Amino acid sequence: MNKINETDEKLLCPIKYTLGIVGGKWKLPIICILSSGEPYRFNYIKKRLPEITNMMLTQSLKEMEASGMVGRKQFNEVPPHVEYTLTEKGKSLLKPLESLAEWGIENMHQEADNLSLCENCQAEK
Amino acid sequence: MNKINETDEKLLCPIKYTLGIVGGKWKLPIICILSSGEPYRFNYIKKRLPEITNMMLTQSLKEMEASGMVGRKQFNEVPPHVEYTLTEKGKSLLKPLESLAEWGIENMHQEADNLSLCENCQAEK
DNA sequence: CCGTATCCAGGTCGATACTG
DNA sequence: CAGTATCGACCTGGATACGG
Repeated sequence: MNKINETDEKLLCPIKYTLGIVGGKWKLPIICILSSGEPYRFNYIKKRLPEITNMMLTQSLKEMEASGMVGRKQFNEVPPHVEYTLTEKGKSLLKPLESLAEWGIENMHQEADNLSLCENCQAEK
Repeated sequence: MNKINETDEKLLCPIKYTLGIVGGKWKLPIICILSSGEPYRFNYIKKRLPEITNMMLTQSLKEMEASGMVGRKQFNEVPPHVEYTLTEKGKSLLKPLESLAEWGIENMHQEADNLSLCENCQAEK
């Protein structure tokens, strides 16, 4: 028996909490960029996500800061200088995300052309 | 170093594939119900999800059938009798989901009142 | 450089009514 | 019992322009 079976909907809530943390279009890509552990500047992240607007990046980072996933360090210089990093809480989410990725890798290749979903990544067939 | 760091965005795609499978408002609740491994009828699932409409349940089950997560068995009787079960692929997703749940349990209690999110589950404080 | 404000389009989801 | 059809509300995200 598995845990979800044992407690049924009682596990729904933590899963939804977790998925809420990475919800929205841009949080997961940002986490992947920050997963190196290095601090990165606003505009660096923006360059790595060419399609994102300032507004969406600001909003995503702000929400991830609020949920404790991302740390924000502001240097009081001109021009402004702000760095974002994954917090320990943020890093601890990488492991669960990896198990999602492993499942995806094992299952997405079974159907013919799911790889067409991957416009924005370089994963090989 | 972790895998996400090693391959960066290359893991984004499988994660998004996986999250796409359980995306939408109702697929995760349905998976939790079906996680027992038992086959359940349309109206049974509907009773377990009092807020869902026929249309959303039909649509969710259909999409999960298309993605290979759910099996549909139709008995040709009157009145109609249809049973839904998790496929092997569906069951194999439970483990990764459990690791999301574990992370959620460890982290959602840190902030004061995240439990207020749990209107629909009976998780204790 | 790092944001904010405003407005708008598209998609998801729900309400309601109906059917084999 | 197990669906379908139609319509509309809401909400997320994008475009654009501006500010400290």
